[in-house]
Amino acid sequence: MDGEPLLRSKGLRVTKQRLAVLEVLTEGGHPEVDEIINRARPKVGSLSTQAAYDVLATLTGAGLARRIEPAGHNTRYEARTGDNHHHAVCRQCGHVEDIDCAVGTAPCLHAAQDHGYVIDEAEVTYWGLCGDCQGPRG
Amino acid sequence: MDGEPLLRSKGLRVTKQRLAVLEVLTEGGHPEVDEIINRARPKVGSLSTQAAYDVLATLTGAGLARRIEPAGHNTRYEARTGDNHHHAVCRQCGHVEDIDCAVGTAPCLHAAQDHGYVIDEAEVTYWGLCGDCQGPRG
DNA sequence: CTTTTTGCAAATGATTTGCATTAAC
DNA sequence: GTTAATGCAAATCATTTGCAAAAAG
Repeated sequence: MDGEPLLRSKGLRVTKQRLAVLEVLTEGGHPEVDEIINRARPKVGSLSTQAAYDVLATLTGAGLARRIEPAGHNTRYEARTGDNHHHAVCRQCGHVEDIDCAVGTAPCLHAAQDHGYVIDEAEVTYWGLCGDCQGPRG
Repeated sequence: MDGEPLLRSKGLRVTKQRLAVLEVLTEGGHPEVDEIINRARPKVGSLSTQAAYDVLATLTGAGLARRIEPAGHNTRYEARTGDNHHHAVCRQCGHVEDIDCAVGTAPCLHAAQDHGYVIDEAEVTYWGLCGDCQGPRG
């Protein structure tokens, strides 16, 4: 439980719910909200759906979590922030894997045109099928 | 109205609704479903929400339209398919602009690791603020 | 004439909102 | 003691589903 100093460093109050959610996220993976709730609830005893959403929004706002919304699949969250890494998403089951930046430090970070946009992030999503979904029957 | 041969070439039935939606899409931009309906309805007289969703699903399935789902914003559609181009999305208003591939033909198409995934597409989304949303007041 | 598409209504499901209670500072 | 976070219920909103009527081939 070293989430406490993390929360304090961001000026956030330390609650059981926040610690539990943070712990689930730091265990790795890219869980959906549902999964986060199911895994965090036993750690804390009581965690309402709305509290979970609130905690996730707070953590995301503080930069302690990152929200991933693969088109056509449920929202997921991850604890790995700060570095510019990308994601591989399974078209079938929606499973997400981390992918380090493809070509060095800032390959895709610069758009060919900007159309007046001020770009602050380049998000790369690799679409395909994960190992489990490549079976003979799809 | 040259959407007719397009539909026929895909083996799809030609209906007023499909022609109207196709016409809206070929006018350019990246309209939301709502906007598509509002712009297509006067062209055809009658177009229900559900018919529009059905038409869009059909067109997308046939490869005549492409679905864009920027995280946190409504689904949009575009007629430009086939080429591997990317998108700039405004964090504030959700406006989408086309961006040609950043570094040649297939720069980001190869992931550094694949984790057992069979990747078939690399989607690049540039996040930032569009010209209209950069004003002094945000 | 047969099959597909449209239109309508109702259902779905993730997420948000409002407010009283509770816990953190 | 104050302020912020939690829990509960109800609301929201884009999208989907089921079925009868209409149109396309």
